Amino acid sequence: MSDEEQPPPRSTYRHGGLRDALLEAGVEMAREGGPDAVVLREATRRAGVSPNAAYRHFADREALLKAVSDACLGFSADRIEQELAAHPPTGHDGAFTEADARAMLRAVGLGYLAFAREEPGLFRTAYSVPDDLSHAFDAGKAGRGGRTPFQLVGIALDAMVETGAMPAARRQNAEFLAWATVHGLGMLIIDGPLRGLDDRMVDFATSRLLDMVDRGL
Amino acid sequence: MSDEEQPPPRSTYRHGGLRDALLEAGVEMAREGGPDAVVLREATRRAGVSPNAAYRHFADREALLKAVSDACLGFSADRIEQELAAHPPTGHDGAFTEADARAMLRAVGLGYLAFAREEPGLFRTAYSVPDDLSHAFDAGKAGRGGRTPFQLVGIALDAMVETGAMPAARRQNAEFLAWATVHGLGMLIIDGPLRGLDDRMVDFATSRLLDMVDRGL
DNA sequence: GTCGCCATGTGTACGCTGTCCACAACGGCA
DNA sequence: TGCCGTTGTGGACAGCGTACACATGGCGAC
Repeated sequence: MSDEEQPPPRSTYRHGGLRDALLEAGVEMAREGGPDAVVLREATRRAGVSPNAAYRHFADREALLKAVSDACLGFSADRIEQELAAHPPTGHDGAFTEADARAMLRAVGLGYLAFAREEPGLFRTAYSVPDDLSHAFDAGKAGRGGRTPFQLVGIALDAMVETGAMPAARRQNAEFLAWATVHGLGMLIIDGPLRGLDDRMVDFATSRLLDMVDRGL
Repeated sequence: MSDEEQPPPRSTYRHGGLRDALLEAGVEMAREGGPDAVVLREATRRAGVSPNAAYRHFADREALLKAVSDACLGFSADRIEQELAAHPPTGHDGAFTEADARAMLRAVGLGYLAFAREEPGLFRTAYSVPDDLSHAFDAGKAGRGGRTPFQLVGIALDAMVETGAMPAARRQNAEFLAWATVHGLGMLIIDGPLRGLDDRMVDFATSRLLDMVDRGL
């Protein structure tokens, strides 16, 4: 009868949210197989639409992949914020201690690496699309908290300087060092030589890496 | 023991060195466009051979890419050895000082990052194929000096311990930390947020990163 | 209300890719 | 000498990204 059983029964003509549907399909494919698994035709198939429909919303496959990548950066930010929330400052009424700042920076690193290990496909996709600093703060790359991973590192580093955990003279561009270190370990873990190491060893390497950053920054 | 030489590039039927030709073509494509640019059919085309001929030497495209990737690791090792040679130990009759060991480790990092900047396509290809520790010493990944990048880091770290530049207790798995740090910066430079930074800034970031490793390892 | 516009979707087609199959020629070994 | 395994060829197929022409229908202007 007239009871609509199928959620997308007749995508008659207007889809309504095709762009979002394609993006979501893309994210799902990225989750399963990384950036190379993001296939334009398959995305349209999952959205129940003809292949060319995608071109009304994305210039080409690269544009779709870029959008998926940005979304992945947002997920990464979410995971970092989650880790930050799990390690709240011990101080009262918003006062930060030096230890708090160190814990914050550590939490950022832990969250970053946790994301790499929990969602390797999304992680690889997030950092597979060439980008540069001028777009490091684009809103599209932010998580639900409204901040991009790059910003989160920056915030933690600012706290380090404010509490005296790090000399101010070393603050400039310190994001690069912290980020590079953690990013590198992430890559080595998910498809570099550290692949296949058991969780305990990875945890250990993570811990030692963060120690190194703490000491050497 | 036969002197293998083919004065005319006769492509009558037997090619003679098809496997090598395909590999070389693959490396050239990787140089220009990274791992995604190594295309099996194009490789056969450059070798002047029909597409299917490749399957006599490589199981599939992935196998070709793996071979190219291994070759790239060898080039990476070459570049590191070159940097090592440019920073010879100051000590006499093979005696290493602590400063020599630090210079060695630094040279390894410099060479690694120089390779990333000079040959971004090869660099990305080298580390694009999932691998694990059990193959970190495969002869196919070694450079002309017979050592893989992983081994070179290890040698430098051993020197650090021997000369007292690093406590022996921290030696175990220190490769991972050093490698991850430098690898991460390499990735950020060639297609991460540090892309497009001028050489001076990259040099500066490199220097600070190596300082951090030196201090924090 | 009606009409027309244009954003959004469909259909068809092309060249490219990786890969499977059957077949052909060479060269070393019996 | 004749055979046979190695190495190459040719043809075919499905899947991909994407260009071009066409269809639809919701929305604002009249």
